[in-house]
Formats: sequence, structure tokens, C-alpha cells
Amino acid sequence: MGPMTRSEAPNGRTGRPPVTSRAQILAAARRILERDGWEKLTARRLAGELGIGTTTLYHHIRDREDLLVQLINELAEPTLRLDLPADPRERVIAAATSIHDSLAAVPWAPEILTTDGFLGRLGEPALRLVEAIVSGALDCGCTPEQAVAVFRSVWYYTVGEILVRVHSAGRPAAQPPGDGFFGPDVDTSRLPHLSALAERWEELAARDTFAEALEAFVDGLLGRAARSG
Amino acid sequence: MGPMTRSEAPNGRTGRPPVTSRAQILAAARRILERDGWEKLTARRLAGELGIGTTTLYHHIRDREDLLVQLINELAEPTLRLDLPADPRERVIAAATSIHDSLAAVPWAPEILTTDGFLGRLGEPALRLVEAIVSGALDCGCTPEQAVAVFRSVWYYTVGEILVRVHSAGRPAAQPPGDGFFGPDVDTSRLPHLSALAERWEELAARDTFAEALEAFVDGLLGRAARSG
DNA sequence: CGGAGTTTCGGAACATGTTCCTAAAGTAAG
DNA sequence: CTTACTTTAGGAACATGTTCCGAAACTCCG
Repeated sequence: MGPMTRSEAPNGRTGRPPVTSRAQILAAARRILERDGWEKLTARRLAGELGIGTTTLYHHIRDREDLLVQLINELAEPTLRLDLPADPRERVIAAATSIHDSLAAVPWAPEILTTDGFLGRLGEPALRLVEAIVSGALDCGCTPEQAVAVFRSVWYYTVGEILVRVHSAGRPAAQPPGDGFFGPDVDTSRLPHLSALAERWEELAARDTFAEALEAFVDGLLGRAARSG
Repeated sequence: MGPMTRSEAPNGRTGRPPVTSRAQILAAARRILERDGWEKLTARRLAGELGIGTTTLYHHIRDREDLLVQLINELAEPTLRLDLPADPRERVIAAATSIHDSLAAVPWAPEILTTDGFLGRLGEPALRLVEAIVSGALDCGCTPEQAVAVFRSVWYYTVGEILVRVHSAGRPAAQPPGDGFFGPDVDTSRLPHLSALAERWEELAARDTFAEALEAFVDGLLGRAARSG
């Protein structure tokens, strides 16, 4: 469109010089995050922190989702670097646990985890753990199809655990027991076990069973693969 | 607050008569949903459909989340009614599958699934399936603690699967392979298996492996419980 | 210097969910 | 009828993410 570019930037750059960089925006976002909290990280406030116009942000960052993915990437990267066991099964579990713990430490904006190709948009440390899960599954005798399925299944479980737990965190009771547990017009006589467990539900739902269930899941997946292979 | 209520509604009701009911709002929401699509279901449009003021909605419905939970409840209820197998393991799997399929059929507003105590806010059909999972686990020799853990783990996996798949649905490729799969500056030589699978990733990630992985998960969880008990 | 080209900046505007506060519309007593 | 009380209705306003489009600031070339 328009006239052809006659000189394709011979030496220096052309155009109005930028007053802000993506790195500065990310730094300011981290500053707001730890100073004012997650809920204060808005586009206008972020622009104000940098002394620039609000819409200027959108020339350096596609949208809010883009910003948050970058932030998560920066904040979670150190935690994602760890030594992986040589044993395949242990490697799968260690990698999945590392992904879980790293992302669970960033409890704001959990919906970002479910964006399309989220792990692919992360940096090499995260992909290294994906590689570890896939390679571990392959070393356990999985076919490539099964190995990818193992990763995806473990990823789904991890995402779900984080999302549900984060959303239940602020509240006084996760899955409120007693009065509030059942809806308004529910016949509790048809739910004998739930009724019997109602008083203990809050306590039981608060327990962290991620690691145990993860092992059970991995064993189940790898066992199936070995049996069919 | 003001003078005491002298007469506590002797015969009829008092105050300005309501022009709208919660049921009418839900009906209008469903109408908009199937006529104009999910993205058109906004507070103002919903009020317009009913010919009432926008803020009037908030006297009948706490907030958007409340509306969506009610809607999901209405729409998913028929699917949640099915006969459950007598065999405990099959019962757990059938119940989890039913929950999954019912909620996956309501692909809008997936973030509602992770709200605090979501299943508890649903009606009796959904709770019946929760009861089925817990009772199945108990019948397989689980302790109450383990049974609740089984339910929660399966629920996490189900939620994660739905959320990730829904977010990947609209895009051309789930977890884009090839060029876009890896980030900008990633050393692919350190990711041999991922690189080798890059071309097939899209196809493999699109496969529906929920049922198989669910069985593996349940077997892993129940097997662990039986071994420890 | 001056116009052309190019890149960045940012104010105005829009649609969204939600809250505040006041008016409206009814019943019950005096 | 008038006054008190109660309940619902809804306009105005606010903060949010985001886009449109024109202005600003710089380089290059003649």
C-alpha cells in the first residue's frame, strides 16, 4: 500500500523514536503487581505508572492476555528450572509437579492457563518440561500417540486443579458444606453418602492431594500403554 | 432501619408489584442464546429483550455469574439424567463421563465451572452424579477421605479438559505446531521429541482421549486405594 | 531548508458489568 | 383522602479492555 519504500533503512532506523519498550511495560507491571496487588493491574494504571497514554500500551502489547502470558513466563521461569530424574516414570511426575507448582504460584489470571497453546507460548524452560513428560512416556513404552495423550491428560488435570483451587481460595469454604452445600430444594435422602460427608467435606476438600492423584494418574496411563503395546 | 413493621403481610403482599420474574429473565436469556449467539448475551441486550431497564436485572439476579449458573443448570439438567451401572467402577466412570459431556455441551462461559462450589450450586441431577462417584469409590474399598479425593481429582481433570478444549476450539490449530509451536528463541535441539512430533502435534492434540484417560485415572486412583486399605 | 515517508503516540469513543440513589407504585392504617 | 411504609424500577455514573484515527516526531532525499 502507498508508495514503495525507496530506501529500506540504510543505516539507522526511521520514524518517530519510541518512548517505551515492551521490557519497560513488563517491569512496570511487575512493580504494580507486588506494590498494589493483582487487582490494581489495569491498562490505565499501567500506562500511568509509565507516564504514557493508555492506548500506547497496545502498540507494544497485543492485548491483556499477551501481557499476562509474558508476565507469567517471567515470574515462573526460575521455578521451572530443576534437575529431572533419570527414571522415566519419576521424570514424568517431577516435570508435571514442577509445572503445577510454578503456575500455582501465580494465582492471578488463572484463565490464561487455558488459552490456546499456552505452554507453547511460554519459554524454553516450560517446553523442556513438556519434553520431559513426552520422553518419559516414550521411554515407558508408549507410542507417540500415547505419549502425547499422556501429556495432554496430565496437563488437563494440572490446569483443572489450579483453576478450581484458586477460585476456591478466597472464600471461607471450598465447596461449602452443611447448609450451603446442597441447593435450595434437594432431597438429601437420595444423597446418603454426600449427606454423611457434609460436615467433613470442607476439611477434606481443602486437603492437597495433587501429588498422590498425579502419581495414580501417571501409573494408570503408563500401565494402560504398556498393556496395549 | 425505619419504623418496625407493624403488620407482617396479613393477607396479600405489599410494595410495588414486580414487572419481571427470574424465570422470565432466564427464558429471555435462553432465547437470546439460541437466536443471536453467546457473545450477544449482555446485560443491556437482555434487559432490552424484556423491555425493562438494565439495572432492573440486578434486582432479580445477583450478578452475571449467578445468571450463567442458572442457565447451565437448566440446559444441562436433561443430559445429567441417566441410568447408572451397578458395578462401582463403571458407576464412577459413567457418572464422570455424564458430567463431562453435559458441561462440554455448554461451551460458553467455561470459567463458570471453576467458581467456588459450582457443582453444589447445581441441582439434584448433578449432585446425584457426585454421589455416584463417591459411593462407587467407597464400594471399591476407599476410605471416605480417599473417596472425596477420587471425586475431586476426577472433577479437576474434567474441568481442565473442558476448559482447555473449549479455548482451543475456535482456533485453526490447538497448540499450533511447526513454526508457531515453539516460541521465538527456543533451541529445538534440546527438545528432540517435541521437534520430531511437531508436524503431528496438531492432529494428535485434536484427538478425543477423555474417556480413555478417565478410565486410566480411575483405575489408578482405585488401585492405590485398594492397595493402601 | 522542505517535503515525503515512516513509525510511534494518545485522546476520544464504545461496549461491557455493576453500583448508587431516587422515583414510582402498590398496601395498610388514621 | 392523606400519610406511612414497603417493595420494585431504572437513569446516571464509574471502571474496565479495546479500537479508530489523526497528530507528532523522527530520517531521508533533493
